[in-house]
Formats: sequence, structure tokens, C-alpha cells
Amino acid sequence: MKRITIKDLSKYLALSTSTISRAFVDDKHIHPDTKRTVLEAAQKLGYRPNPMALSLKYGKSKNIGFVVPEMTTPFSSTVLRGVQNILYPLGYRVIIMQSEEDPEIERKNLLLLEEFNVDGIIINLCHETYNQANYQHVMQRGIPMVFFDRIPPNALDVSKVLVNDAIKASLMVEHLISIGRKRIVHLRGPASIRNAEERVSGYRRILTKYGLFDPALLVEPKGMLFQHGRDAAKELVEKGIAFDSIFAFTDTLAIGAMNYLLEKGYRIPEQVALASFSGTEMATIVHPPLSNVQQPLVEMGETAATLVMEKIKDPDVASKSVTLDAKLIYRASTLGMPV
Amino acid sequence: MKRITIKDLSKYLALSTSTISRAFVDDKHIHPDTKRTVLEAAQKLGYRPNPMALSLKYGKSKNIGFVVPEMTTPFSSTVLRGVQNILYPLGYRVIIMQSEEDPEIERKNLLLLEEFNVDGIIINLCHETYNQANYQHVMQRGIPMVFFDRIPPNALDVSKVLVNDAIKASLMVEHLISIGRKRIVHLRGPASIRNAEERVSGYRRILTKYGLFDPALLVEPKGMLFQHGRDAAKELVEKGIAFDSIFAFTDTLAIGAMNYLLEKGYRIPEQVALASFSGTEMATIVHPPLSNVQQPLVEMGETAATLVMEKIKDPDVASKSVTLDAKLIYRASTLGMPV
DNA sequence: CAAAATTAAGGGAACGATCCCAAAATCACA
DNA sequence: TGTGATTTTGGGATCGTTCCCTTAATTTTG
Repeated sequence: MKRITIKDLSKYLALSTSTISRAFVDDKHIHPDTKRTVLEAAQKLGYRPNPMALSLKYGKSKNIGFVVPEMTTPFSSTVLRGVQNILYPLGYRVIIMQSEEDPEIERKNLLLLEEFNVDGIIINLCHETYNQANYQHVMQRGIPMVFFDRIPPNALDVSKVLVNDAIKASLMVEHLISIGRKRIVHLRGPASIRNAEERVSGYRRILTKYGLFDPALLVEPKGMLFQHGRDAAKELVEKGIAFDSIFAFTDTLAIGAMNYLLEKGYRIPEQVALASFSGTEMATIVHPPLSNVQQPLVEMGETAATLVMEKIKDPDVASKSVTLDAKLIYRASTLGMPV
Repeated sequence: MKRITIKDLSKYLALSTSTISRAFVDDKHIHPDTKRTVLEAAQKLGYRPNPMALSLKYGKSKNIGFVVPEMTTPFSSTVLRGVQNILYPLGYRVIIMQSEEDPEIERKNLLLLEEFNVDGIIINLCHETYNQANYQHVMQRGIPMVFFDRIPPNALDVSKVLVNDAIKASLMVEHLISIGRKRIVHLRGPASIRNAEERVSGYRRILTKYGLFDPALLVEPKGMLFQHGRDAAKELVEKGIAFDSIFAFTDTLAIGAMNYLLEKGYRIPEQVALASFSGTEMATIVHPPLSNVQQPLVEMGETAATLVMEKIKDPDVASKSVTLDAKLIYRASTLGMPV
């Protein structure tokens, strides 16, 4: 019931706490026999080092903050799994904060994490105006930050994990062209997020190349939720803008749009083909399943966790940007493989 | 940069650390003027109490473990929001563990949480044989546990948050009957989970009442994932068992089944109506949207958090079972409102 | 106005571990 | 067998806070 401490072992074995401690850290100033005795006694009495004492001693909480816009889609939770894969075996705990796509909540979450004394933060920005001042404040406090997926503009010197957004976006758009689509809508992401811009530029470049670009087809939803994807599709339809396919910033937006279209009786993919950028399980649970650019989400989390650990071990290590490779997955929403 | 401690304030104000401390806790043995001075200085220098020191002092980590089968569907993340609503303002941190529907991982997660020194655990069981011995071990260590949603059999004396499963299940099945269905499949949950049994009994009771019960329609999927729902539907079809509707243990199973049926060209709800028990956002993002028994997920999390806090404050308080009320939501997958 | 009662402030142990420094035990070797 | 070198152990400060126990200052009271 009561926790066994080093002092208990010390009494039990009639040895000083220093000696007991030496048995656990790899200290050469201890007799091998003594070490064995201590380890056995520890085993027998069920000794476990007290993480709170170590936290206090070393000034490290061994907590890492994980800030995401939401956890209701599988995106963040899949990345989280990667993060946990790396951090749990190292004895680090992960504390999750959902900013619900609201920069104000995101700000509060960062403050709370600071309060909680986290040793590092892994963050995916929420979609609106970003909290540059806050990020800087956190980092000045000596808490390393690693960004993934939604990356801030270049100004900030931080480690980042991203994918080759522009290229893959353009390839996916090219795929739509290859299946004969000419009026390709892009439901874009917010301008405050760098990779939203990258995906837009990939989209624009390839359409311009084929002479198909039409600014009326580049639309910015009011937010990142299903409802917003839905609203965007509705607006297109009601404005009478013709389109034969949609490439969306996220699975969520794509599915929102898809649902509206299905309700209105559009046939998918015959009348409107759909593709998105994300790579969550959601793409496979809707009907028809969605073609998308699949990001290596678990790997993304693992990379982010590794980067944050690097910064924790050596705060002066240079910031890194790791670019992972995303894969194009063709599903029924775009009629199978491209020619 | 460097953390301000009580000692810094002590030097700055030429007061003992005791006095400084008294200004923060509500101690009457301090002159109001002194208190004001201290508080002002704290504000000015940016003093924040060190949670790690408090943890050590009080033997409480202020960490709560949250163990769930998975986070890739919105179920757990919505409950999590409720948990966070209650716990974050109290200065508690939430550590999430995904057991991936695997009892072995669940076991390891519990050990890890014990290692992490959590003050309490909120848990939703994974679907397979449950780790009774482990739950008991954790509780013997003095860590209170609160179960929600998937509840263990009665043997365990723990606090629980559940919904009125049997009744709502029977009402939903009755709804299917009211829209003229006679061959109602139930994709049931695992026998090791009490509310799976409850839902089955609600299903069976109402069908028996109407003389519609057929054991061939009560099927147990091989797991809890989309794929398993899908497989179950496939098997029914391939075995040539006639059915005109499905009532599933979770949204996930229902959607898995639905996708298979849609692919095979079944019209939903005309040929097969679908309903489930869960209440996640997923039900609304598929087409047609799914009728389901909607559990108050956020409230569930809030209740679980409140119960665990009660046990933390007073370990001897009696275990409680709180039953929340679930709502039936009728959507297009069952053709609108019942008559 | 002195003694008693009250109020305010300070000193230092405690929580559990590590680690520096000193002390003791062992060993090597002349 | 004694001296110095080496190995092994112990003592105690430290991290930041609270809280018990004194001590000092102030107020009340006869």
C-alpha cells in the first residue's frame, strides 16, 4: 500500500541512502555484491523510484504537451500514437490539449502547459490567425516546440515536421485531370498556415499548366469542420458555378462537401469526383471511399517526438525541418487508378 | 528565463519563506498588508508555484490516467473533452492511453500509469476478456478507478458512469419495428462487457414481445472495428440470411456494415435500415446519416471526472453508479420519425 | 503598567531522490 | 607492517514548498 522509498531500503539493508542510490544509477563506486543485494531487496519489497522526487531534483517534469485543433477526427489521434510510441518508453508522459480550432483556446492551452511545467510541446496549429507572440514566449521560457502538419510561416525558428505538400497536391490535381476533370474546385486551407498555401500553389500551378485555372473555383471555407465543407459545396451549387471535381484541404472538408452533394442527388464520382489531403481512416469509412494524399501520420508523430527529445537533451541544437513523403491513394471517389 | 521561487521572493522582500508561503495558502496568521505586498511582488516577478515540489510534498502527482480502447473514432475524444472540462481547471493533468482493443496493451497501460504515479484512472474497457486482477491490483495501490461506457461485470466495487442501455436499446429496436421492419439484425458487443449484454437483452426482449426474435439474427462480430462490422454484414449476406435492418452495438460497427451494403448496391434505408448505439459525430458524416442512441458523451466525461475527484478527496467514499439518460436520434438511415 | 493573550513572523524538518565530499575499508607493495 | 593508493561507503546539501514549532511583536486586560 505505502510506497517503498530508498530510505526504506536503506533501513532494511543497513546501508546509506547514497549506496542504495548508487545501485540504481550506473555508478562504478559500488561493490558488485552490494549492488546485487540492493537490487534483490528492491525487487522483493517492490521499490519503484518516485518520479515526482526526480522531477523536483532535476527541474524536469517529464511531461510533453500535445496541442491539436481537435481530436474528433482520426488525424491527431493517429499522430498521437506515433508520439506515444517514442515517448512512453522513455518515461515521458503526454498531456493533450484540444484547441477546438480556436486561437484563444490554443493560447490558454499553451499557458496551461507552461503552468504544468512541460519539458516540450508538440503542436498542430489551429486554423485561424496564429499566436506568434505566444509561441515565442513559450520558447523564451526554455520550452522547446515542434510543429507538425500545420506549420507557421517561416519567421519562427522551430523544428517542424511536414510533408511535400506542393508536389503531392499538384499530383493529386493532375490525377483529377487525368480522369478527365476540367472544373476542379479547391477547398483551400487558411492563409495563416504555410502548407495551406503550399497546397494552393501546387493546385494553381498544375491547373495553370493545363490552362484550366479559374479563380472562381478556389474557395475558402469558413472553417475546418464538416459543416464548413458542406456550406462551401452548397454555396458553389447555389451560385451555379459549374464543377466536376473537388480537391479539399482535409478529409473533413471533403466529406462535408460530399455529404451535401449526395443529399442533392449528385452521383459520385460520375458527376463530381472528390479527393483530399490528409490520410485519415475517415476516407475509407465513407461511401464511396475517398482518394487522398495520405500522410504518414504515425511516422509524423514519431518524428516530432524525436525532434522534441533532441531539443530537450540539448537546448542549443539547431532547429530541423523534416520533410516526410506522402503517398497518393486512389479510391472510388476518383474512379480508380489514373491512366 | 529562470524560474522564480518562493526563496527568490523571500530574499526580495526580506521575509521568511514561511511568510511568503502563508500569503498563497489561505493562512490567517499573516498581516493583510504583508499578504498584499507579497502578492504584488509575486505578480511583478512572475512567480508561479512549482507543481513538482507540491507533488513531492503531498505525494500526489495531479495526474489522471484516461484509458480507452482507441481514439480514432470521436467517441473517446468527446468524453475526453468532458473529462478535461472538469480536471484542467482543477490543475489536474490528463494522460491518455490507447489500448487498441487489446487487453494485453491495456494491462501494460495500467502498469505504466501506476509507474507514472497517477492519482486516479478513468477507463473504458477494451472489448476482450477483461483484466479483473489488474484492476484490483491498481485499486489496492490506492488508485481510484472510474469506469465509463463499457462497464465490467458487477463483481468489482468501483464507480461507474453508464446509460440506461437496455431501455434505450429496446426503444431503438421498437422504432425499427414501427417503420415496418421484421428481420432485425443485432451486431452485438462482447459478452465480457456488461452493457453489451444489456443492449442484447433490450433487443431480445422487444423482439420476443413482438414475436420477431430469431437467434440467427443475433450475431457477434469478431471485433469492434469497421472491418468487423463489414465482415459481419458480408457473412450475413453470403449465408443468405434475410434481413431488413441492423441495430449495431456501436456506430463503428454500423458504418462498417453499411459500407459493405452500399458497395453491394443495397439501398439504405429502403432495403436495409440501420441504427446504432453510441452517439458520435460519425453518425452524421456518413450518407445517409445514421439513426442512433446518442449518449451524452461530454457529460459522461464530466461525471467520470467528478466521481474520480470524489474518490481522490476521500478514498473511503462509497462507490457510485451514475446512470445518464441517452437520447434516440432518428436520421435518414431509418426513414425519419417513427409513426 | 505589568502580565496575559493574541497576532505576526521566522527557523527548520519533511517529501524522495541524487551527488559532492569526506571517511572508512581494503588492497598493493616495499 | 606501515604507508600510500584505491575502492567502497556514509553524511548531508539540494530541489521548492508546506507546516509545525518557536520567538518576537503587538494588543488586551486587570
